[in-house]
Amino acid sequence: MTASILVIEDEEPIQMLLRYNLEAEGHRVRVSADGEDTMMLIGDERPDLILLDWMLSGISGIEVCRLVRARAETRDIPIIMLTARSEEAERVRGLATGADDYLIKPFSVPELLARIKSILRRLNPDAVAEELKAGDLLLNRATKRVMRANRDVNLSPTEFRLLEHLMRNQGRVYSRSQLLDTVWGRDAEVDERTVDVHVGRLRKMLNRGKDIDPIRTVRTGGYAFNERFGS
Amino acid sequence: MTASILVIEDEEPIQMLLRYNLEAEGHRVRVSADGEDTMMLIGDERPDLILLDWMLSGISGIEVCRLVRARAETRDIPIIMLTARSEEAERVRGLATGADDYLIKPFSVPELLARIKSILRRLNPDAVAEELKAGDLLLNRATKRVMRANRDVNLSPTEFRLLEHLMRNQGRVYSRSQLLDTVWGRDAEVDERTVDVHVGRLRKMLNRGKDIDPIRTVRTGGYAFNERFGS
DNA sequence: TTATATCGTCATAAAACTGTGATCTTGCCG
DNA sequence: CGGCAAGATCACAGTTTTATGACGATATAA
Repeated sequence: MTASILVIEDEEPIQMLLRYNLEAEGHRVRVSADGEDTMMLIGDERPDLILLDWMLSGISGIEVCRLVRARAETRDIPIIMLTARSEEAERVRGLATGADDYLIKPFSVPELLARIKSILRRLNPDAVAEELKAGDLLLNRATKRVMRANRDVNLSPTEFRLLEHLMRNQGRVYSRSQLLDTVWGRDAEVDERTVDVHVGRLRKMLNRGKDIDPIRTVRTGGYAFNERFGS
Repeated sequence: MTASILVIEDEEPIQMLLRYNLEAEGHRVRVSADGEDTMMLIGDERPDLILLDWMLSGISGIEVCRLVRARAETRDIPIIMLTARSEEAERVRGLATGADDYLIKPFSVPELLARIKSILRRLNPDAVAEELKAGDLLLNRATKRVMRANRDVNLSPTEFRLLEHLMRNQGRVYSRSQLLDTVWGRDAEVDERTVDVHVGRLRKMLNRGKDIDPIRTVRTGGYAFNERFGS
């Protein structure tokens, strides 16, 4: 299970702790220190889950929560809040504001990982679903097979990961640099044009002949899986 | 009789008790502590039977039961629930939700083993079947023999276990490290490349000459038994 | 003990995949 | 319509991954 997680936390040691453990678990982590950048980071790339420290120096946790919940595109991102023991009362308010779960500091890391797993499973089934479907396209993670209209589609590893990522986030547009981050890996030093080539190869394999193209090019924007594909 | 059994139980002493006795009986045991990992473990390798403690800390037993019954691939895995004497009412609900049998804690181990045997025989004859079949391939667990198109195939112990594991989970792709875990054992300190060599040997024995290869290589992914083999 | 089988590792060959630059095509602006 | 910028496509060389054969070590059977 691999997810994109946004950590909003101003204490650096805890930032490190979280980043280290979440990355070890295979998640992708971005950290925002003061809640100010938060909305920008979210707009930049929609995270699958937000870990939110309740006591921030600048903007308050409750405020972040409200902002996230206010926008339609981010409304259903699950939020786990981290609170100090003394903030018991706050916690209740937090849940009322829309957090999905909470942990009391100091928290146990395995406990945190378990909660994350559970929440992702519950709210973001695509993240763990064995099969991703769209129209006549079917991607199976367990067998690593892709079929289009009951015909086998043989993809290379990179093409498979690329398609998986796009199908998991249907409709969302990803810039070339975002795709390099998620599909190739944070430290990939690869030219952005390479993404074009792989999208091209993926398309060729997917659309043998005259089928409708499920991948949408957004000029200057990037690529997306066409959410209207198959309807 | 050898089956893959998933134990969902949060009390460690009972975990140990179950693991020890079931493994002594020849079964392969995996333990999930809190019910959270359960669905993932099931996806990882379909168990032949689930032993489910009714009182779990996180997700409730009834919930696990429902989840298992909700998915088509897992719907017919038999479930035995473990309840405390006082949970009479729960028991009824459990059976209503789809458990196949129950035991009251504290239970006698021979009794448990007997129930397991009986249930597996009754509900899942395939799981304990002496034979695994696919196309012209036939693997007999009792005699440890493998035949291909009525021809004897002489496999080494490791090759046999490898083939058994892959055939039991047809279609699913296993990474080299997963295969080392399940086929070689959790603590095997063996190079991942060794898996290649054994797959190669297995293939050579299986495909004498020009037969179709039942094992599928998935680049960067691992190996799988080709679920289309024989059709 | 000797003979036989199995196992893990290494070296090398073969195959598949990847990134890049050149070139062609398309869309968009005035 | 012309010109430019962005995207699509192609061929190719380098790299990564897998397949295979050989060997010594260890275990098993006779």
